Amino acid sequence: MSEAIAAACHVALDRKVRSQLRKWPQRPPGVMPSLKQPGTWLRARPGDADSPAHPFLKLPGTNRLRTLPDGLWLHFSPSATDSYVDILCIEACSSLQNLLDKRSRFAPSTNSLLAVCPVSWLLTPAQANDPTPRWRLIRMLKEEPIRPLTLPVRDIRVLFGLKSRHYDGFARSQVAHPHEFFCPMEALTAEEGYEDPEMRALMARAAASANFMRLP
DNA sequence: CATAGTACACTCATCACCCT
DNA sequence: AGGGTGATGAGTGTACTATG
Repeated sequence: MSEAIAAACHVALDRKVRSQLRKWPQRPPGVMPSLKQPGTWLRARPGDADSPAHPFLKLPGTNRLRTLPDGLWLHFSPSATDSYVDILCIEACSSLQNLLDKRSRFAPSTNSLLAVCPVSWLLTPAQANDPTPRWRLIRMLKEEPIRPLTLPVRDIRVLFGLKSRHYDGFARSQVAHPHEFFCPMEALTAEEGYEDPEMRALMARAAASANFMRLP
């Protein structure tokens, strides 16, 4: 019985994180426009229930082992001749196994990670009050797409949400990689968590321009 | 174009070992 | 001795594919 309750809690926690992230803006909170990222930010995950196909991450040449993050933001480059995306992922890890799995998926590597945007996602509007389809917001596309848009990933930043017990232990003894950021799970399940100053500051440090003393 | 089937990603459950 | 950690195997919901 207690196992069933624990399982229900995990499901509820995951669902709660996604339902909150669904309210987050199209641009990651705290991330400001910059010389490093002059293109368009769009929230790719979690998506609305009525649009089934959402962007995902994959490796070239395979349609298996795709990565479907809990939260995924895409920054599209403005140029049609130099197209790429920067990605910001949020992973809610309710177990240590989950953390290890997700951490390894986003580990730095020399092969090419790809972000795939389904056609149906590109054709639908990003916001309910604006009928503009997403592909028109992405300046690299000049015509309505008829096939999925597959882009190389230039930069990866990941925010891991950990349960407080895991977070405390991890924060005390572990060293994060430069692209890794960590927060307690409560920061992801909170109402209007994207307005939290600490969260905005954390995301600002995750921006691609944060590593430079000054930008021209 | 709609429906059913299939493959897969994600999560959960259980067991063994190690450190405190 | 107990709690925590690490490893392995199974279940479930979702998304894609094939067929009519």
